[in-house]
Amino acid sequence: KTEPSNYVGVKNGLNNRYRVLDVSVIQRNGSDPEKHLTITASESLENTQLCILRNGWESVPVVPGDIIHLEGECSSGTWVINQQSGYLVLYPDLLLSGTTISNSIRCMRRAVLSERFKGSESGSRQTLIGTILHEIFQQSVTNNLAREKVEELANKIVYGQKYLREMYHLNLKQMEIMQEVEEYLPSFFKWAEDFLHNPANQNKMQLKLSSHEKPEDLSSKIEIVDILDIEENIWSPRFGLKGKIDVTARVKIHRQSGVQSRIMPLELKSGKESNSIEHRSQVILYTLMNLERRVDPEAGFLLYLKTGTMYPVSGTRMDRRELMKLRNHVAFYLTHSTYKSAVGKEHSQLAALPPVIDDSQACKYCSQIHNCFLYSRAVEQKMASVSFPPAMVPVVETETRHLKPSHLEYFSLWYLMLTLELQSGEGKKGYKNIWMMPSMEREKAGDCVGNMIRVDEVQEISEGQYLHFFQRRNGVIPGTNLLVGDRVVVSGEENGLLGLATGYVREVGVTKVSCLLGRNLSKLPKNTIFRLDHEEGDFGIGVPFENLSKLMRDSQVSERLRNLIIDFHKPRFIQHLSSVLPPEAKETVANILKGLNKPQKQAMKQVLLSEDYTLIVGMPGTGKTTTICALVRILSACGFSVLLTSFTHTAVDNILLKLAKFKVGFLRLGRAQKVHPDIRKFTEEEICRSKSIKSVSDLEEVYSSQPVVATSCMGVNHPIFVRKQFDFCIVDEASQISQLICLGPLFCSKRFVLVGDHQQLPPLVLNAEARDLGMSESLFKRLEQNQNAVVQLTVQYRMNSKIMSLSNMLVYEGKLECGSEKVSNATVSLPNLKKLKLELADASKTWLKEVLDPDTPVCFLNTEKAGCKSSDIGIISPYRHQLKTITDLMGKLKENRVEVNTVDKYQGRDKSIIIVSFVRNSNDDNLGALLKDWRRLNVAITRAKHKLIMVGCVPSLCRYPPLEKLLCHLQSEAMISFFLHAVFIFKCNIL
DNA sequence: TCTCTGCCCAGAGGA
Repeated sequence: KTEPSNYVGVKNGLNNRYRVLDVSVIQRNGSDPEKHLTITASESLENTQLCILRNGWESVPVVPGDIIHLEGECSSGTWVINQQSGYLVLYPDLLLSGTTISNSIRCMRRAVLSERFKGSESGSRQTLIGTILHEIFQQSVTNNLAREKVEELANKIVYGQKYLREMYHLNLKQMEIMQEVEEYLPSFFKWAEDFLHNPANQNKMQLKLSSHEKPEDLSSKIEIVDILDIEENIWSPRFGLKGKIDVTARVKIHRQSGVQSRIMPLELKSGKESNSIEHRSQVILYTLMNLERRVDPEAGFLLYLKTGTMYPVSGTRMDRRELMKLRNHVAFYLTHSTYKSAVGKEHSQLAALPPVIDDSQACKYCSQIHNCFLYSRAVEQKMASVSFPPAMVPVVETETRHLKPSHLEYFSLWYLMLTLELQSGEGKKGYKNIWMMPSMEREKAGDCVGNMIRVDEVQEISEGQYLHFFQRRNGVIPGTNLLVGDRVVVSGEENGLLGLATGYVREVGVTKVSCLLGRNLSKLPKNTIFRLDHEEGDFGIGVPFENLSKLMRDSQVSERLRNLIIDFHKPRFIQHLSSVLPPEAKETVANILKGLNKPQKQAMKQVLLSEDYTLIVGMPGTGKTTTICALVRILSACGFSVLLTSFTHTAVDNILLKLAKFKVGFLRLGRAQKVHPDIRKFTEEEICRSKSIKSVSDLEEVYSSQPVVATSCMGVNHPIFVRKQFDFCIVDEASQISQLICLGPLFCSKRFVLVGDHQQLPPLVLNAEARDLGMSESLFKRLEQNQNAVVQLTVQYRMNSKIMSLSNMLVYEGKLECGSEKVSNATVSLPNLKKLKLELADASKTWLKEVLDPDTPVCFLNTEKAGCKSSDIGIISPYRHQLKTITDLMGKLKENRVEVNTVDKYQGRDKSIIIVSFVRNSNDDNLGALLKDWRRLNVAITRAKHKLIMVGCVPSLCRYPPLEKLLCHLQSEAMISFFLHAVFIFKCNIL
């Protein structure tokens, strides 16, 4: 099957989804062109309907295979979308924000680029003041607009904790901010007088609501009678829109003919009173989104906070239509960002972006200019079809002059791979299941809990964090993947209440779930039924795009990294330790070195001598954590600042837990929710709370208090890194991190150390084409070709010699050695073994016999009687389904603490006894990819310290080259017997 | 052919 990766199930009804089967352009003499679409809402592609696009709608760039949503009327199998009625929404499940669309009015290229490069706009003084003013106004208008209350609130917010980070980032003082904020406040009160409760009489405006109004009725007096919501979050899968509405208000419109009441959107602006088309468009889009939740407001308001002036904005059919066409265009570019060339049908290529506009004035202030020129130079210049404003050609040339052809190639290759990966991710996850799938159905996959009502009071834990309690309406919550700490989206079960709030899972009980949400939902009707969906957005892909862009910048840091990473410049080392080792640190360093083995000491030395980077190969069980910990201690003893990172929070905390035992202070960045409880006291969040940090200078002190800062690779967007450069950056698990993600922390330091083992599992890449193009090559792997930068940790303390020998034979060419005699000879301690052996000898049916008996299709090797702790046993399999079967069977055992998990999840861990279930038992040609990867096998066989038991069908497994090698070795070593150190059990049809 | 982690986010203004 060759379904497009963004395949969505088609369906009828309110959220209808049609697949376009055919597109034809009809041009009759003398009449306007039309586009006729053959569409279907059935999976079998039968029951086609016709959709006719007229009056400009024919320009929608729809192609066969696209998914569309239709609004309007369908009579006898034909939809007509024209000037008066109907909308065509292209890729409706791609929700675009109001600002994205209004930004695209001036330059669609910029709108598309900002969807990819989200962090490029780094914020400014004005945006921060705008955000703060929004909050002051929103809170005042809901609670109290009395002068002294507003002043008090403004003080609380400006001198509070919430915006300190951004102030630090922009190097602003709270005083300056407060001064500027105060200038706005009188306008707040003027606005209140004009529009709130008994509004002043001079408030008269021309407000058009529907096309049938009498001219004398346009003149209206506006009265805001109630504030229903602030920052209301709306997802509209009907129009393919999303957005947050500043203020949702009940408005009374006083007119000659009488009074009308409406619920309308109010958009706040703190900048210049422009009443611009962009601002107005935003309001019009909000009126459309409002249709998801209430009757058509037909209009909204634009309120300029500087003056208190409020403009009416009508959502006329014409404006809505044009904005939806614009949305479709942006959606088209985002969806069709790659194409398969006609010749080599298998190869994807990057498509052109929307054209560069010919407006040097607008480009001058554009935040995406760098990415715009980069894409043009690296990707589009090779395309014959892309026409380019001649005036811009030399500008692009100049702006990208610092890049060599190799850099441009790297950019376009990685841009392509990231785009492909993004498409795969969207197809698999995506938010769309929240509205396209009933909760009942989604519960089966475990990604959702539906049929919940809110119980108990909502508790405000801290600013903007509300603890909610949900209870299953009847019965218990079915098996769910939802775990404590996961991100969730809370929606109403009924249509239109999508995406009410997002937050984190606090606790999961049998019938109850508690969540920490960003919004207080207590205002919703008591009987609202909720669903909680596991949030699986595409957030992560923004980081590598951003890092790719950063790597191409015209800056010293970027140039250095380009030289090292793209052009493979040789890493440099200095000759003598004396120049880096301060005399006063010598004793401390010597003491730390005492606890290390030879290769570990060598690694320390290499890092200290490095001027660019060092790669530490940490083979299984060689004490990577100990090594990193020692490294951090030595570096900080020498007076260096260190940035410590890894891909996962768990891995970062693993090192920190060890580091905390020594006298090395550190600052842990990242959400406290995600941090190990014992490390939480070192997080920014906790420190700021306990020290009640309330000023920028206090915060500065916290940030500069520790020479060691630890965070995940994705967390390097923190403002601290804008102003601080580290001497060394250490990246753990580096062989498992995608190249561009690994790059993030490297921008923040002078030198770096990557720790990993490329013989273990590589970074995960979903898209096969991206993988073939080289996307799973980690930075660690890429740089490993510079052997002079590599040190290997070969002395291991995990496996006994027999277990170690397997992996030595398979991948490490005999380099691995045991750390001591004790390690080498260690065996599992089974206190009751003697007794068991007697029992086994007695009984005619020994348990081993049972295992081998063909009449026992399912069995478990029960070591319970032998007396080791169940927590010392781990069961590993490449396949989730297998694990589920095993877990279900083991659920019946009491006192069961055996850990069952995938090979992938077991990487970095060990157990005394490991049982590997290989599952595969078939003679067909579907071999599957998982077992072909010798790195996965290497991980699987290097987890056990004392005993490794493998279960599988030998003839089947022999067809996998890595396993074949292993099995031959096992056979030759006669490792096929009971209670040897490594056992292989011949068994077909097992489990 | 079935392996899965990371992130707050849409909008804060500027011309």
